[in-house]
Parts: sequence; C-alpha cells; structure tokens
Amino acid sequence: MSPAKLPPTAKTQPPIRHERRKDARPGELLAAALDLFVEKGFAATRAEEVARRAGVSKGTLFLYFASKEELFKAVVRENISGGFSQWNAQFDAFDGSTPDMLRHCMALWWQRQGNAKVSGITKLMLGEGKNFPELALFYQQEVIQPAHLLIRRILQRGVDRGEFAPLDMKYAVFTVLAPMIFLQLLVHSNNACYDPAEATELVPEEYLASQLQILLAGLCLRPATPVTNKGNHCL
Amino acid sequence: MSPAKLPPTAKTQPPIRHERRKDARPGELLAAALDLFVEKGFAATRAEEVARRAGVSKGTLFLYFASKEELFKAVVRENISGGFSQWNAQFDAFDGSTPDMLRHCMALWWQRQGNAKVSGITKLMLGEGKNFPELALFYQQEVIQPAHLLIRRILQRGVDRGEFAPLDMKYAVFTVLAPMIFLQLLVHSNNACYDPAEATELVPEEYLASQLQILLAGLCLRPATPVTNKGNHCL
Amino acid sequence: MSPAKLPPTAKTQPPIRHERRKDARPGELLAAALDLFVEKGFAATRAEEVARRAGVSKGTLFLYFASKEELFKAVVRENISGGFSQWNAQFDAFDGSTPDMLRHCMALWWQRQGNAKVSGITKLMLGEGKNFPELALFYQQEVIQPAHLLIRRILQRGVDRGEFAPLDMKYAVFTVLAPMIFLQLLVHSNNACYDPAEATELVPEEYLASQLQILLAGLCLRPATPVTNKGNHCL
Amino acid sequence: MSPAKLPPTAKTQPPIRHERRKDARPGELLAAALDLFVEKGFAATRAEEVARRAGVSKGTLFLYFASKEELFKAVVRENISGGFSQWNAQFDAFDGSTPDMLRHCMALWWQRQGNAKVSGITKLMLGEGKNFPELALFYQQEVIQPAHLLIRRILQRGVDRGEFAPLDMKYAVFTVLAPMIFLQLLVHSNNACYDPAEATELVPEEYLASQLQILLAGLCLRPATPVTNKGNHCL
DNA sequence: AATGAATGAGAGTTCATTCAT
DNA sequence: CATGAATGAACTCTCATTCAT
Repeated sequence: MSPAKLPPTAKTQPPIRHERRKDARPGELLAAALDLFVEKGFAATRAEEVARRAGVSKGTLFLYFASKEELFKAVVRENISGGFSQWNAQFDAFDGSTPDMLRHCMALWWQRQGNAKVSGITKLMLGEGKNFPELALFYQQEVIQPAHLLIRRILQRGVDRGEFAPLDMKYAVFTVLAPMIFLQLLVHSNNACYDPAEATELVPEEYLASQLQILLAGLCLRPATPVTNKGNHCL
Repeated sequence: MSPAKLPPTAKTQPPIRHERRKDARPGELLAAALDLFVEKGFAATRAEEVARRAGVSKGTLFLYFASKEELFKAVVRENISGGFSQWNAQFDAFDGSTPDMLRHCMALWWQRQGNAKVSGITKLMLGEGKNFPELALFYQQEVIQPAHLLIRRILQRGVDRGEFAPLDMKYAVFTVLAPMIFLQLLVHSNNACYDPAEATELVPEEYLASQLQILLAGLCLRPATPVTNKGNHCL
Repeated sequence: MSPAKLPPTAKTQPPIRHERRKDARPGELLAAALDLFVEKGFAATRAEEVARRAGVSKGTLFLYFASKEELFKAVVRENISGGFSQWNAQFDAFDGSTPDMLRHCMALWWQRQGNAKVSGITKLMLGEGKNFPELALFYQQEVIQPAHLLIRRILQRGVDRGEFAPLDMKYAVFTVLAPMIFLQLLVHSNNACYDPAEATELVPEEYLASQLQILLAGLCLRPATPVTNKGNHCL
Repeated sequence: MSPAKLPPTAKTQPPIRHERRKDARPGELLAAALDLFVEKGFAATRAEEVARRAGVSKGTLFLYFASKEELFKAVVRENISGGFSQWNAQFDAFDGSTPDMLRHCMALWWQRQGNAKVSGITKLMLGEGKNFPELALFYQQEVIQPAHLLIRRILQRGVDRGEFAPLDMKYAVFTVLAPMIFLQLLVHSNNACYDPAEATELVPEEYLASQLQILLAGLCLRPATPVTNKGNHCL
C-alpha cells in the first residue's frame, strides 16, 4: 500500500528526486516482483527477471532478500499484511451501523486491493500454495488469519450491537470472503475462463454490491441460520 | 564390447526386470497424471513422478504420450471434454422445465465433475494458463467453449419456451458458470484459504442450490436485465 | 554385391516368390540398414527405423543382429568385403597389360561400388570411425587392408612385368585410392559442398579416366619417382 | 528452509568454489569446442565435455552460447568465415600473375586452414550436414559461398587478364576446391583410411603443388575445355 | 520366430544461489 | 554496496537393448 515501508535504512535524503535513490532499491525490487509474481506465478518467475525489471543485477536482489521465498514474503508484507493495522484502526474509528461498515469496507477493499495488482497474489497462493508449504504457512498467518479476524470482528460488532442475528462465525466469515476471492480470480484469469472474443463485461463494483445485499439480507435481524443457507427462503 | 566412451555404447549390467505388460498403461498413466497435475499443477509435476506413480519407468510414459503437454491434453480429453457429447445428449433428451433442467445439470455436474479430482484442472488452468499458451488454447477449445455453448443452449431453451426473460447471453452464461468455478477452487485450495484448524464446513450441494435459487429468481419471468445485476432490487 | 549371401539358413525354397520369405528377413534388414546408414550416418540411424523400413519389428532386428554395431559389420561384409574374393579371382584371371587392368578395375569398381549406395559407407567411416573404434578396426581389417592389398598386387604385377617403374608402394597405393575416395565423398555430400543451385555436373567416369591417365603417365616405364610427385615436371 | 520437495528448492551443501572469472571464457570455450567437434563430430560432442575441457561447468557454457548449435556456429565464424575479408583484401592487394596468385593462395590456405584443426570442420559438415539442416545452411552461407566466390574471383582475374582461357566457372571452381577438400579429409581420417602401421607419408604441400600444376596446365592459354578434362591429352 | 512394451542411462538446457571482484 | 560470472541439481525427452508373451 504505502510505498514507504522499506526494510533497510530510511534516513533524510537529498531532495534531488530525479536521482535514483539507493534506498529505493528494495522498493523497486518489490514492485518488480509483485508485477512478475502476479503475471507468471511464483515458480515461473525468474529471479533474474525481477532484478532486471528493477534495474539492478541478479546479485543485488539476493543482497536485499535472502531467497526468492523471502522476496515473496516481503511482497506480501508490503502489499497486504502491512495494511491490516490500518484496517483495524479504521474499524476502531468507525461509528456508523455495521451494515454500512461492511459496505464501506468492501468498497475500500476493492479500491485498494481487489482492483490492484496485489489481488493476483491470492490467485497465486491458491494455485501454488501446496508446492511451497513455507509460503502457504506464511500466507496463512500473515493474510488469511488477520483477514478472518477482521471480518469476524466486524460481524461480531453487528451481533453485539443487535444489528445481526447470532452467527455461526466460521460460516459467516467465509460467506463474506467468498465473493472477494472470486472477484480476484476473475480479474486475473480472463484468458482461462472466456473467449477473448466475448471478453466479459462484468462490473466488479456491481457484483460486490449485489453480493453484499444478499449477504446483509441474510445477516440482518432475522434469527436462525440464514448464513448457512439452510432453508433460506429469502434467497 | 567396444571400449568407446561414445554415445550409443550401452553398459547396462543388471537390467532390472520388465514389471508387466498391458493396454491398461495409458489409463494408469492418465490416472497418475491427473492426480499429480491436480496436486502440484502442470509445471511442478515431473514426468518421472507420473511414471513412477503409474508403476512404470520414465521412458514408458513417453511411449504413450509424446510430451508432457500431450499427456496433459489427454488427461483433459479423457476426463472433461470427452463428456460433452453425453451432456448434450442429456440436454436433447430432457423434457422437464428449464429451471428443473438447470437444477438437474448442476447436481449432475457436481457429482461427476465438481466433486472429483478433475475439478482441480480448472484451478490449474486458471493459475498456469498464461505460462503454457498452447495448453490454454487447447483448454479454451476443448472445455471452455463447449461448456459455454452448453449453458447457452440451456438458457436459450428457457427463453424460447417462455420460461426465462430475454437474456444478455454473455452475462448470463457467466453467471451460471461463476459459482461452479468458485466451488472447484474452494475444494482444491483449502490450505491457502483456511486454517486447516477451522477447515470449513461449507456444504457444496447447499451452496450450489442457493446460488441457483438466486439465479433462477433473476432469470425467470421478469423482463429487464436482472442477469446483469443492474438495478436488480430483488437480489 | 550379390544379395544372396545371408547369414542364416539358405535352403531350397518354395518357388512362390511373392510370399515374403522368412529367410529374406536378414537381407531386408541389411538393405534397410545400408540405406539408413548411408543417409544419416551410423550414430544417427535408429535401430527402430531400420526395422520399420525392413517391415519388421524392433525386436526382430536384434534377433538377427546382436547389436547395432554387428548390424553395421554385416552391412559391410555383405556389400564390401564379401566382394574381395571376386576381385582377387578376376585379378588372377586377367591376362592383359597392367595399365589395361587398372583401367578395367577402376571402371568396374565405379559400376559396382562407387556408383552405388555402398560408397556412402566410406564417407560414414571417415566421419564416425573415431567414435566407434571397434567398427573402425573392423573396417580396417575387412575393407582397407584387402583393398590396399589388391591395389598393391596390381601395381606389383606391373612392376614385375616391367610395365611400371619400381615404386614406393605405400605412396603408389594411396595415389590410386585417393581419387576413388574423393569421388565417393562427392557423390554423398552434395549439400555440404555446393550450392544446390549450381549443383555440380562433374562426370565421375571422366574424372576417374583423367585421374588414371595422370597416374599411368606417372607409373609407366619412366624411372625416377613420379608417384611421389617429387620434381615431377610432367604433371 | 522449506521442506517442499518441489522444483526450485535448492539443497546445495558444499558448493565447490568459483574457479575464476574472465572474458577469456568465450575463447576458451570456442577452443575446446573446436577440439571436440573436430575430434568427435557435432552430434557426438557433449556440451558438458566442452565445458569441462574449457575448465568450466556445464552451466557456464550456456552462459556464453545459447545452444550447442550456436556454439558450433560461433566456432565456424571464429575460425573460418571471419577470415574471408582478409582473403579478399589480399586478393585486392596482389599484383603478380594469376597463376602465382593461385599458388600463393593455396600455400597460405594450407598454412592457415588446411593444416589446422579447423579443417576438421569440413569433414564434420560433410558427414553430419544432412542431420543438422540449420547448420548446413549456415555453413553454406558462411563458408561455402564465400569460398566459391573468392575462387571465382581469382579465376576470373586470370581470364580477364588473358592468362587463362575462358572457363566454365562452375566446373573450374570445383576443380580448385577438390584437392583442398580431399586433403582436409586425409588429415582428419588417418585411422579410417590407413593402417596406423603404414601411416602415410604423403606430403601435403607437395600434393597441393602437383595438383596445382595439373590445374594450371589445364587453365593456361589453351582454349577449349581443359578444365572439364575432356580430351585433355596433356594430362 | 516374432513382437513391441519396458527400461534407464544420458543428452541439452534452465535457474536459484554464491562469491570474487 | 553492487555486480554478473559461475555453479550444479533438476528437468524433459531419446534410444539401444531386453524380455514376457
């Protein structure tokens, strides 16, 4: 998110901004890595190409990141997990209704994450997670869990404030997450799902809005188990 | 005999026996390949491991399939594209209402494809399609297009019989496909999306049913463009 | 030469000639092998292709010939070394002058060997001999030595009969051999030596005749050392 | 660190040191390649052995040359085609008679090319050209054509200056080339043509001289078609 | 006798990672 | 700090040869 969170030093720099700052290196590498990981996946991305795209040599990459896996982790931290404290801060500061909060979060998420290159990381982990257990574990801890927690907090807030019916949390969290994940997949897989010819025109914002509406219809007020979709006549 | 250290001079001393001999080999290889492709993806699956899992040697694999890509294509043909004629036959034979047909198809699909290893192929193509253009093209032609066509036929039947409102087909096809794709993803990505701990309990059949209900609510009777989700208040 | 010299059995056959005789197998294999060895060289010729071209299976090839090297040896025996007894018989029977004998032999050689596929074997040995020491040795013994011996006998006859000046045999033999080898090379290397465009029109018979003339001019009568080309003003 | 048994997980424990670092590498590799190509031919030369002989690892070879075929082309450029501009320059500078020029060129050629390892390349192309069409084409363009052109220029000079009779160029070029090619073959095929025992003592310089003399006798002054050896009584 | 399925060593090539400069 | 030359394990695919049938 913020491109100002660089691992190494971050001292006051000469104001000459047109000069390639040495301290910008890791940032450039992370940007290049994000591009390529999203484009080709983890295994198929070659370290050398990341370096080249960042304008440095192969050796330099390994100067900043101990391995390709560490590079990936840094990309995830920089672009995803780093944002959760902000998300949580906004949660604490928000004082509207919980349905509004959900709508707001979803919209924000789409702007910041879903609609950005980062969302390719989700697809990547889905596809390659099993092959790189260490990365999968890391992603679990750094992304999945915080995300689940955050969603859980939001939903719990709704329950606590009497806005939502009591929920089977495991299920409910997932129901919120599902359309988000799906949307990311869509955005990054046009070639595999559609004829380029009839390239789809699904409007993500509308898709999200409609999904939320279903969701909220299920969550709000009514008791029982709407989220689990059992006997959910409204849907 | 020749003391030449050159290419074709063989020096096999203890040749470990031929295991057996069969016409079941292609089938065994295809099964092993399906397993591994689904488990690891295309690039990360090693030809030799496919062979070993099928109980044969590396060379034997290439006796039956000219290359790893051909092996993959054969897996797709065997497990997916081969089934479309059956699907189409069932379409022709069905004489209930189109909503029933959709429900029936979805249920059948889940049994036969979605709930089977094959569904991992969808995930695979989503993740690696870009890296293997020839496979992507093949998959387009052998799977995506027939699937789109079939769904389109079903929807058109509904329209023709006055069961469905007129549809923007591109959109509508996709709306049917989306939950199917998503479900396949879920099934094959537990590790990347959930704590193994709180391994989800989403019941696929119920998920599909609920999605269908939404869908049908949108498709049936009412005119307008509900499928495109624009101004769709009901949803 | 004579296609009737098959390793295995050679009993009286049913006169039905349109039936593939079992005993013809080795002959068919040898013919196919000669074709392919000449076309592609030894190493690049695949056993399976030889078998296929002979209309049998890979296994059958190894039933008749213990290895690819043995197959090659058989080809050489069948097509080259087998002929030396005939050559020598003709030598013994000939009663003209030695220059005439040389001319006669050369012409015969061209008809029988130089102008036939076999001559590709010479090129093959030249190119691959070093890589297959056992074959090189075999070829030495079966072809080179007998050929040298034969030429030597002819030249010696000329000397003994007072037709030729005394000769440095090593040199002289070689001088006879050289144009023959060269011609074989030519015949089998059109693509590497000439533009296909200006494909040469060298007439082999004329080339040989002229070379012989030079040669005989050097050999006949005059003392000195014309064959060694030292101070040979006439040439 | 990751216990993944998957593709890019390196497990190098005792990495044997970098030997050294240089810009001499390409040269060393080319030298090693020339040696081995000449010794074994193209197909039978293993990339790894080239590397080892140059004192580097397999990977390093491919750092400098994209493929074995490119390596071969580089060898040819380095050792053969690169020299034609020099040849042509010498042609332009020469101001003696054309017969002298021919003698001079031949002598020079022997020193520089014929008598060097490079001449093995000619043999190699003769033997393997058909199996590597791309290399054959390259050799055609880079070597055969320039060589033909050069010889043609020389002969044409003789004709233009009234030293040579009018010539059928196609034939004449070839007549000059033939002994050169033959000599190269000889030099690189001792084992296949002679007993190592009676290893020949042909003196290449003398062979060339005598061939030239024949040639010049045919070319000079006398009209008609001496080069084609038709009715050439002098020879 | 004949088949052709099966084997497995080995070839060319790639790429994450190291280290001398 | 930065470089990029060097490494070598790993991968796909080939083919002479064997052997169950």
